Amino acid sequence: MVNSKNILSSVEEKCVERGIRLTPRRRQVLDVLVQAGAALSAYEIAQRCNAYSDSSMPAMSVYRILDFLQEQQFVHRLETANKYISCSHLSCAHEHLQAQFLICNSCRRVEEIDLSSSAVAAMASAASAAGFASISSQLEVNGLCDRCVHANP
Amino acid sequence: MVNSKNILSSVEEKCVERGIRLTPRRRQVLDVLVQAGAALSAYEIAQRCNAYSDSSMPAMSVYRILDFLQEQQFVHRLETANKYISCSHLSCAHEHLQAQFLICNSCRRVEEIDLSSSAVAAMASAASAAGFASISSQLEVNGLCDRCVHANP
DNA sequence: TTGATTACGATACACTGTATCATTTAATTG
DNA sequence: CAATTAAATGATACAGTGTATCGTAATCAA
Repeated sequence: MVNSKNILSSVEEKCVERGIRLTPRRRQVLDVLVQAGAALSAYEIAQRCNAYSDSSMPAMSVYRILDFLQEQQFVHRLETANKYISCSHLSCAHEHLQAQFLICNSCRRVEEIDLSSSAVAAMASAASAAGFASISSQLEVNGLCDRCVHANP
Repeated sequence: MVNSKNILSSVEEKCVERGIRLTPRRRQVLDVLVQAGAALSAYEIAQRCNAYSDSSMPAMSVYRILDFLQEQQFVHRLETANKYISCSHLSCAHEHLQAQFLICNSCRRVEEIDLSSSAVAAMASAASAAGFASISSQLEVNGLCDRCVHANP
């Protein structure tokens, strides 16, 4: 069980610093993602918000709130999966300009990693050679995690 | 203008070798993609098929045909863009087990590149350290191409 | 030729996301 | 504090992407 209380209060501090509002709705969406500890679709988030609460959380609100949370780098959107996941550095003080994800094609587990700077540089160099000036700070790599490989040899 | 005739006859040979059928419908879809020289959505493909032809190409058929073309590695699906693009090695004799794409976030141009083996190895190593046994043979990297950077400084 | 497999047509529907406008809540200013 | 503005939320509709399913037609193998 994740201690989401500490994480959320850390996020709250950041919001105060930045002069932005972590409203109850936004807090609820972020809490669901932190507690889940996994990537969820927007509609799954809405379902979980509504599961243990009287107030209704329409999917459209989830999308708007996710937009906000992404701008603030509290949440990442996994483009290849159409899902959202809380940043693994919510409690960290320093900035995280890069985000790399490993996504298991079998169990859909997601790990946020820090790719070596040499690997990033190698990709940037290959991109440059192909006529691309810059590459995104977010990288998604699909694969198979150890568990799934051992389970399905 | 792409010489799709040569490319398609090369694909036809491969189909004969593999004992599979390149039906007129499949050929039409692949031709549209080769001629486009860009990534298209399934519905865009259907539109182009119907534009210059009396026969109707429903979107569902496009999806089925794309499944087939992907299995045969004639076409790649860009997960981050929900689009499809013809393999840049259709006329090559040898196998292409890896596919890496650069996608421009501004103009949506797509370049299929061959990433250096060291970069791939670096990523595989980072994945291994994070509990991932293998990584996908396809990698999509978003960024900005030179043209767009120069156009919008 | 017959039977089985493969490909295709057609309809319905689920999921993801956006557009739009009204309403409410919070912050700012006089 | 009241009035104004800005920000956040509710609510409806709809567009785009993709799947499920079932029936029909074409092709292949015996």
